[in-house]
Amino acid sequence: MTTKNVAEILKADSFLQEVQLKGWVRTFRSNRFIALNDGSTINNIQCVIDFENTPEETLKRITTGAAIAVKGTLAESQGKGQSVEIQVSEIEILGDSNPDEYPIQPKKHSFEFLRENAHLRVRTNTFSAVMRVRSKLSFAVHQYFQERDFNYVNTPIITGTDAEGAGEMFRATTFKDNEAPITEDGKIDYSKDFFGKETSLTVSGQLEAETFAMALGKAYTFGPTFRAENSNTTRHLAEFWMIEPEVAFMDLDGNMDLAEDFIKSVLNSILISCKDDLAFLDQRLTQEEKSKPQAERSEMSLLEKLRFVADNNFKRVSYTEAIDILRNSKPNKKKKFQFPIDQWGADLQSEHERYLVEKHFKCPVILFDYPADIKAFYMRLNDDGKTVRAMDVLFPGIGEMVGGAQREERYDVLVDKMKAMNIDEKELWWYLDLRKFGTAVHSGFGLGFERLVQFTTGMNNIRDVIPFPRTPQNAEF
RNA sequence: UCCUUCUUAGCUCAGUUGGUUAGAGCAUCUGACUGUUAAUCAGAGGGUCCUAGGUUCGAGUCCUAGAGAGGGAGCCA
Repeated sequence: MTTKNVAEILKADSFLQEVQLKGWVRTFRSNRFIALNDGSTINNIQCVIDFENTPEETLKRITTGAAIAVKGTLAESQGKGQSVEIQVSEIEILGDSNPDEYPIQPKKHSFEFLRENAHLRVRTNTFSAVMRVRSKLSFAVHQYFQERDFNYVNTPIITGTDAEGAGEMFRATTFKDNEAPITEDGKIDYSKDFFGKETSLTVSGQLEAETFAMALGKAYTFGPTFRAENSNTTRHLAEFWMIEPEVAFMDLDGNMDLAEDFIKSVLNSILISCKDDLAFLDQRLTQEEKSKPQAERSEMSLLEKLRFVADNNFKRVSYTEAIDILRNSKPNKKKKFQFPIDQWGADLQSEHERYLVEKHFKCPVILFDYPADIKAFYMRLNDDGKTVRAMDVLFPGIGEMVGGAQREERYDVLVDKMKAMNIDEKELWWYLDLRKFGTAVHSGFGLGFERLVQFTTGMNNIRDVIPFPRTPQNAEF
C-alpha cells in the first residue's frame, strides 16, 4: 500500500485497492462523509467513515481544516455526487482545527475577507485553482522560451540605475533612521552607503537583458519587479513578476509575432494542463456574472475567451490608424469620452483602449508606432522622425498586457534622445557601449505575469492572483 | 494622488420617515437523525452598530472630522 495523492486516486482505474492518503477536511457531513482535499487537484475525495465503530472523541475532531490521515479501500460510490470513494478502515487526526477559531468556513467568503487571511485563502477552491494555474503558467513561460533556445537571464533586483523612468522606485539602503551621513550641501551621502552609491529595487530587467541579447542572441528574464507608485487599482501591484524577452536581429514585426505567439502558446498549454481548475474557474466566473446587470456581462465564458484568444489573430493597428478610428467613433462624436480625441499625438486613455478592444475590434489589439513624445528614450525612432517602433498588446478587461519596442540601436540617435529627455549618459555608459561595439537591430517586450494570470483565471482583482499582494498600505504576511 | 461607495454577530448581509429590548442565513455549542453532496430538524449562546465629536426629548439611521476597505481615474506591466 503506497501513499497516493487525491489526483492520482481519482484517476485510478481499479477498485478495491487499499489506499492511504493525507489531506485536509473540507466538509464533514452526517457524521460519516469527509470531503478530503490535499491540494493535488480542485476535486475532493469522499472518505466514508464507519461512524458506529469510530470513537466519539475522534469524530468530534474531524472538523473543517483539520489534517488527517486515512487508510481504506477504494470503492465505487453508492452516492450520486462522485464515482469513487474511500471506505475508511483507519483514521488518524494529524492536526486539529478549532472550528470556533478557524476563519475558513464551508461557505462563500468575500475576496476582501480572504485577502486579510492570505495565509489560509489558498485552502479554498478558488485560490487553490488560481495558484495551481499560476504555477503551471510559470512553467509554460519557461518551457516556451527554453524550447526556442532563449537563455534565462537573472537580472539584478538591486539596481544602481534610475534611468528607465518606468516609475517611482523603492530605495535600498543599509542606513539606519536619522543616522545617514550628510554631504556638505545637506543631502544624504550615498557614497558611504553599502554599495557606495544610491541604489533601488529594480523596475525592469530590460536594460540588463539587452546586454545578454547582444551576446547570446535570445534572452529572457522572469523575475520580481517593484514600483513605488501610489496606484490603487485592480491591475497594479507594488511587487509583481515580469517576463521580458529580448532578441537580437529582430525588428518590431518580429517582436509583435513573438508576443502574439508566446501568449497563444502558453494559453494553449494551460488549456491542456489545467483542465479541471479552468473548468472550476469558468463556472465560478459565470456564477459571478449572473449577479451583474445584463449589459456588463461578457458575451463569452472564460474557456471560450481563452480559446478565442488562442485561435484568432490579434488585430494590428498603428497608432495613427487608431486615432482615426477613435476620432470617427460614435462615443467621440457624441462626446461620450471623458477625454475627447481631437488631434494626433494625444496619449490614449484607458477608455479609448477599451473602446478599441472591447467595442470596435472585439479581440486583442496590438497598437504600434506611437508618437515619440509619449514613449521611453530607448525606443527606435522611425524615419518620419515623430513616431517610435513601440507596441502595446491590449486585452479585454485587462488593458495593457504587453509593452514592448524595437530598441534604438544607433549610438548618436540614442545619445540625442537621452539628452532631450534629460537622462544621464554617464550612468548608462554600459548601455551605450552596446551601441558602440557590434550594435544591431534588436527588440523585446515586457509582460506582467500577474495580468496574464488574471486573464487566464478570469479573476477580476490582481491582488487575488499573487500569493501575498504588496500594495500601498499593505505588506502583511 | 483624485472621484465615489461602503464599514451592523465569527462570515455574508437586512435594518422603513430618527422612536421601545438591533434581526436573518451560515458558522459555533447542545440534542435528534444517519448514503450525505455547502446534509436536515429542534433549541441555545453570540453585538464597543469602525473611531471621536456634534444635532436631537431620542441616533445603527442626520451632520463634521478621522481610520480602514471596495470600485473608478491617473501612472503603467
